[in-house]
Amino acid sequence: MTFLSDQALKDKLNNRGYRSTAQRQKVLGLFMSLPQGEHLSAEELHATLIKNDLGETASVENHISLSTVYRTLHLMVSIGLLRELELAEGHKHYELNRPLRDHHHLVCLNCNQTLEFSESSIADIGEKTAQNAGYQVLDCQLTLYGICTSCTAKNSI
Amino acid sequence: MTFLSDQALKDKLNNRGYRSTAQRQKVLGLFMSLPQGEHLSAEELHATLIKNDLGETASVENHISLSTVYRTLHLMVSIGLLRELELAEGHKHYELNRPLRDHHHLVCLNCNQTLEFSESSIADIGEKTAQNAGYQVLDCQLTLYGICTSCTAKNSI
DNA sequence: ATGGGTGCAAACTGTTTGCAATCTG
DNA sequence: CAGATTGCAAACAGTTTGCACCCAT
Repeated sequence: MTFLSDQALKDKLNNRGYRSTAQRQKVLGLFMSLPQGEHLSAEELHATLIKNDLGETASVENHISLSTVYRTLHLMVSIGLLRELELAEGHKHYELNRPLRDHHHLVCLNCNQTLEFSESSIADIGEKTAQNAGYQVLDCQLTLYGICTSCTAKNSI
Repeated sequence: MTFLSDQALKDKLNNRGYRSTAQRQKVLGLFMSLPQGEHLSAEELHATLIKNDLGETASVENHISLSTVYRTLHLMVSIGLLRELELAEGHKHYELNRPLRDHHHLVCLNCNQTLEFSESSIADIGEKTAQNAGYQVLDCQLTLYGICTSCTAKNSI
């Protein structure tokens, strides 16, 4: 899933007893318009949505609330539309859960710099493992934690 | 590292300009006494430490504060003694960072059940990737998110 | 028309921080 | 001794929740 029409989203939601709403469409739409590899926190998402709305309609009324943002993120993660990333401290980040999940992260524990890398073999391992356990996989993440070159050099820590 | 004496811990800390304290020894000691695969949140760790102290000395004074627990956990993660797990919502969990990092997690997004599994090939992939990026790896985690058998059956969500 | 979804504001939870006192090297 | 570390309590940030209203089905 790299592109999903509003109608397709609606079907996906309705099939599970959920409803399609303007807010949910906007959230997914924004994620779909994001460049590959870009991820947002709940608050960044919220801020962006509001900014967009202001641009389009000059109305101050088109707000989506932060609570709804959180509720929507959870919903979409549980349906497999989004993936939740736990990178550096605190802020969780979200991104589209693309079909080929060969997109993982390398995080510096000292400065929080985050690098992305791909490794197609991981998805297979994940799929196989989950199958053995009877799980239906929605996401598969390999995260490496360490100290980056410049932090090692700076001998900080 | 499956066992580390107080002296070894002290050296490890001193080498980096940190100091060895009773609190740090207790924290690491507790993790070393934990059965393989067991992990604790900061608050569980804190509660356990206090309970242990009470048992041993009947003194109510042997408390380690929650702040210190947090500070110690961060320190030990950054040194590579512990690994931080982000499993279900909120609570982060910690466990000893054993040399063979072939110990990963499978989490149900619905009921939060967590399964562990090993897959030795992952560590190699991680090591190789980190090396390319010039990182010094401290931890390597593959986490699979999905829906477990019983949740799928219950058709909840 | 039903019951799922939303917004708001208030409540929470886990985590962090300033500071004075205390210990380690 | 100097400087790292601690405990305490207060502050925070991000996230969740109750409730009344609204809207998709």
